[in-house]
Amino acid sequence: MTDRPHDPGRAASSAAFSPLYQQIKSLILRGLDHGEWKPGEAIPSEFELAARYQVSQGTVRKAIDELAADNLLIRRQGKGTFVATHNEAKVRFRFLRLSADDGLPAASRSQILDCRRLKAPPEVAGALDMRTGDMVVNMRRVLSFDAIPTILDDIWLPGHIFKGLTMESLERYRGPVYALFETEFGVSMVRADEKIRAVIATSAQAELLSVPVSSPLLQVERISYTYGDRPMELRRGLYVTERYHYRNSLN
Amino acid sequence: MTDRPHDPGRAASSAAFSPLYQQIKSLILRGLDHGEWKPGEAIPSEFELAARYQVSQGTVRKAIDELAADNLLIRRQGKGTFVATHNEAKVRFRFLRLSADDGLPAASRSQILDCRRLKAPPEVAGALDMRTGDMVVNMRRVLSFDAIPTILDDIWLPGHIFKGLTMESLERYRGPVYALFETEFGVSMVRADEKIRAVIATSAQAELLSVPVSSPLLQVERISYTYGDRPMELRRGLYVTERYHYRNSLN
DNA sequence: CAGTGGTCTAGACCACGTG
DNA sequence: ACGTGGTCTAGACCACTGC
Repeated sequence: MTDRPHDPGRAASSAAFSPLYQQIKSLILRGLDHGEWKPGEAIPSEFELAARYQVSQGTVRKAIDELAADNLLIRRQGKGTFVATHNEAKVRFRFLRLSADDGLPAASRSQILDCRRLKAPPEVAGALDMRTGDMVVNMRRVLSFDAIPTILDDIWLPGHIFKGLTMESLERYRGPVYALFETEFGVSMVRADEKIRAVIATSAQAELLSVPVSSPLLQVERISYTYGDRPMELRRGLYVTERYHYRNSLN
Repeated sequence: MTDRPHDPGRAASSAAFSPLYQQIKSLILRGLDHGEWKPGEAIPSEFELAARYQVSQGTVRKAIDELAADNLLIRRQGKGTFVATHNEAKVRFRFLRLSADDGLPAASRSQILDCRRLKAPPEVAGALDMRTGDMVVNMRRVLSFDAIPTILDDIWLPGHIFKGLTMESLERYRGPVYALFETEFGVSMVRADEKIRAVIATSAQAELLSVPVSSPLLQVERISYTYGDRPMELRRGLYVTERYHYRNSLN
């Protein structure tokens, strides 16, 4: 078996030129997608990969550089290169951009409101690349920081992938749900797009978040993607931004 | 004159090891800060810089790679490497993350409300690394998209740097204010941090934005930095998010 | 001490843009 | 045809980690 990538643009000029390291990147990406290396595990060393793919170590290096820049891999000098995971304290806030105004860390607690299986409404189906009526899991929860309700989440997941997800398993699990998705369902969230607006709390929302009706809330609509840009989660969060703010950096 | 960076860690082991390419990066950064190359202009070729700094072209390359990743430089194959600017159509939305829900581009128009020089309130001074009472410029404006008022901006700038900034010069200028800052005052904004909340429109704000009192607004507080992480602008924007949303990508 | 990623170099060749 | 950045290689050496 030869894994060697073919060689466009080296012999004859080609219409679609793709650098070798991009092809290597795709191969590694495929390995990640197929679960060849699990989140938190080390991938083979650069020299091993170079031998496997029949390219120089420098070329593998450049491929890994890009995957590390995308946060799919984590390099650790002297130790190896590891598959990114949501299971580490360091990256707990990779997808949660809410910070306390005073900067102090807070104890967080999650209260699951419900977790049901139902047919996807059109809007949800569209976001998840499914058909209207396909099975989806819908869960809602309230996240509290220092015992103050702060986030009301409404989460939609493809039913055929998140099969055993129940209220009990959610309540049992300690840690971010993205870590649970990884370990229980083999789904790694790799990237997400968000649309943010200011809205007014309905009475139901206000009650769940212990704020006055018509309080302003930050609405964060998120679509999370796994490898290959496949949407795996639609989430609508409502954030109380009295003592917390959504932080962002522009480059 | 020798620009050659010194060489820690090559001869004897050193406490603070800094790779050669990082030192080159700093040297290029200093050149940018000192205005050796202006926004939009090309910097010398990799080989020229390699000769100037007495290192290999590959090392210069790696330094430029990082500066390009930070959006300080823009590489253009076959043409050269250019200093990033806010003056190009392509990057007009680098710092403006508001998008129309329907995705259609809109004609934008800016109405300047006022532009005054006054003594910095404590909060403003703190954000701009100045002393309370130092001179600052304060301008306010309304941005409209397709003739619909959408953003109310309140902008604070260090007075000793933005000397000739007046309401007339602002009104005369076509294009983003960041482009004006570059061309008129030599200040390049390179990075920004934002804190985002949901708030309720005061009657004054509501009137300026033509929305009902107590409408929900997205409050975006931004500190913009020039080279060397020096804060140069404090801006509080209020966004109407009825037909527009703030978009963000998480990695 | 061995193995990993990180740096640096030198040289060959390719793709792109411009004359 | 030339100069720019982009790719690929091979080899030497350094820094960090863990046995």
